[in-house]
Amino acid sequence: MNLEIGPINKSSLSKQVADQLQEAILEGTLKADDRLPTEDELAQRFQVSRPTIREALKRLAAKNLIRSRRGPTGGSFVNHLGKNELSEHLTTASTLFVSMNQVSLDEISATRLEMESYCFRLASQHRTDEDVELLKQHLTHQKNRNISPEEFCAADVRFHRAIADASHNKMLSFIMYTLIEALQPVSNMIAYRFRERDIITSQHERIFNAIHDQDANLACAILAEQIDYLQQLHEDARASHQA
Amino acid sequence: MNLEIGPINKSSLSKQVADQLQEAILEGTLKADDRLPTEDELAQRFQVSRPTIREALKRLAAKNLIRSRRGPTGGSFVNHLGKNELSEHLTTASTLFVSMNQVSLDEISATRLEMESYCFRLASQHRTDEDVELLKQHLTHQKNRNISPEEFCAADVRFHRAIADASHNKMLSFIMYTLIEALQPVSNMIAYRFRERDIITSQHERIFNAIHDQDANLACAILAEQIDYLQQLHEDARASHQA
DNA sequence: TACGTTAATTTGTAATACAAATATAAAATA
DNA sequence: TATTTTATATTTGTATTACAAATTAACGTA
Repeated sequence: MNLEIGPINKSSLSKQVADQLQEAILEGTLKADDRLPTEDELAQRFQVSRPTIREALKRLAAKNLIRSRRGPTGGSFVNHLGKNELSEHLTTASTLFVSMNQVSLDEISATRLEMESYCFRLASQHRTDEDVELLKQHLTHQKNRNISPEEFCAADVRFHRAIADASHNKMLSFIMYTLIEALQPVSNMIAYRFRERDIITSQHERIFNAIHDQDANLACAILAEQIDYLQQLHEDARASHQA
Repeated sequence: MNLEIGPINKSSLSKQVADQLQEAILEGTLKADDRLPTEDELAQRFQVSRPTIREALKRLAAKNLIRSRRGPTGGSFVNHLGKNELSEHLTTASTLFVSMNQVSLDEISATRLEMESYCFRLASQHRTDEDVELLKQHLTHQKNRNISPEEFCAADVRFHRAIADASHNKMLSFIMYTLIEALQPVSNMIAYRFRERDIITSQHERIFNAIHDQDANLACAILAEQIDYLQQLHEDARASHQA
């Protein structure tokens, strides 16, 4: 005779606590930089033990919703979640998706061509002087042959993100961050040779000039060229890998 | 005299453990449905206590990377992360971003028009009979006036996702899921009135027919119409809210 | 006033015990 | 013998307690 009536608490306590706190953050009851009660207080309020509270907090920390500090002024604080703060999410989600779902380079390339072209059109229209300046800086850094492959990739990401930001459409920019992350494996491929690096950066320079001159069509054409080039490289690598 | 040399372990133990396990999952050492060692074993291997291991596991659970079950055959198992499994991430990330960064409806609408139009073009080309059948089901369900507002929204999400999937570009589909989530507030707005619901569903029906007939241009035109309509509704709501 | 020391607060980690769920094997019953 | 029930072992879930580490604030001293 199972007479349990009402909503049965099937999930674990730590998850229930985490969900309630997340709800509070989402609906604005807990605002950015607000300090949560101490773990002991939370334990009392929710009527659970401190380890349970901690597991709940770690769940939120994994989602980058909160941060923790020790000491008298310490505690758990709500994070302000902008594009950059949320990007870690997207990074892992995007990377996982690409690596676990056999997404072909063709699919990624086609999506990129479509979306980044749209960015170029918007960026050509709406770019400010600050946008141009920022792009210039990233480009200059990427041109430097002394930086490591990892740093080259990071600079590449920054360049593409800056273009997305230059569209001045926050939603588009946010989504582009996901896509840019998916392209990292390809970027990794070319980061180790100066020849390929130079070709990419020179293409970036031409794209930069086109956007600076507000010539979206030209920028898109160069993008198509770059994507073709990357796919060719990928094809070659695959061929030589078989041999 | 702080002589600590080498990479300093700044982050907490539970985070370090979580990162190592995540790395193993990401690089394929731990594959989908693999069972992790028991918490006691993990505690011994990492030379930390069981609560620490548990905090690490909860971090991964929050990211939906693992699931846990009790009992003899229980333990923690690696999740297979497809679009649907990762969607919870995107849901929260996207919802948070929209709610915390003052993304305007204009920005969302413009992005949606561009990207969903691309989906329509691809879907018109590549749709299979199964795609059509699935869309038909979702549409039929959404037309039913007896379903609750919540169920209406859910059906709306399914319909748009199905169209994205019909593009047969997994990368695009994945990204679209993020965007569809961002549209939920708007969808919520219209879910409570039959008049608005009927208008939306009739537009969906026309879009469905257009894709069925492989007429991408028509589908895109109806989409533009729908987006205009939603923006108009939003504008009206804002105006009456001021008064 | 300036500076070092101490104390208080809060998270981080550990150890241990027990509860709850669940599958497997054993035992009792028809 | 077949089937159901019962015990039992395993593993996660939760609670309790204690202490370590970090960090700030207050205090005392030169």
